[in-house]
Amino acid sequence: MGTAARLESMYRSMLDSLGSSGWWPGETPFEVCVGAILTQNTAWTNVEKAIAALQEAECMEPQAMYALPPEELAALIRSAGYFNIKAARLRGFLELLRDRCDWNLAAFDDFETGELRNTLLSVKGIGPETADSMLLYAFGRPVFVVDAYTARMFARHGMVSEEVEYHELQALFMDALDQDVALYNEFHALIVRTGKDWCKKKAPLCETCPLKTFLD
DNA sequence: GACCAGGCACATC
DNA sequence: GATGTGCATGGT
Repeated sequence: MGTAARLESMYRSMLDSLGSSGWWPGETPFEVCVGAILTQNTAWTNVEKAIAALQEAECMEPQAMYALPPEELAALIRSAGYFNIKAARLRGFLELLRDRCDWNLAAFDDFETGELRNTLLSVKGIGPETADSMLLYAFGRPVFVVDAYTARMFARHGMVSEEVEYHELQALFMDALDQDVALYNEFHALIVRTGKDWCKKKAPLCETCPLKTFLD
């Protein structure tokens, strides 16, 4: 089986097992971006509490959040962990919005995808996965998001080495699949959900993983 | 109490 | 260039 057919089969298997994901949970593109920073190496349940606190404080909006003293912002996002670092990262993202789009995320619609990606990556604390999550889930660009689960899962299924780099794994998907926002959205979501539900074990084989059939 | 969670930057060799 | 470490809360 070729890579494309194999990926499509895995996608179908996961979708049939889990159903569609409805990602990204966020009411606005700005909220999606905030969530992307807050969920770095952090369980989403902890991020939800921080998002609720920001909404309660009426600060889930660029200029309102920017008006917060850094220590108050850190206090609001405490439950998401790494709160001092993440407060600084949010601050950097807000400064980008101030300087590059006059607080209006819709102004980024005029940016070509690669240009927007580089713009996001210029913020300290926004790396490849965070930038790509924003591009796909907030800005609707056809960019495949790679994360730790993706590398773990596809290495375990013998499709890449354990040490595969981010851009290599991303290229594996994007070269094989159509540049389809809805497909990339759901596929990444399914990989994360599958990883959570079935593939936490460090053992080379995960007996109950719905993708195990593709090992052969 | 150990381990993990939808990373990233930085120091050191 | 590769490898190690700090950042921190909350659930299992």
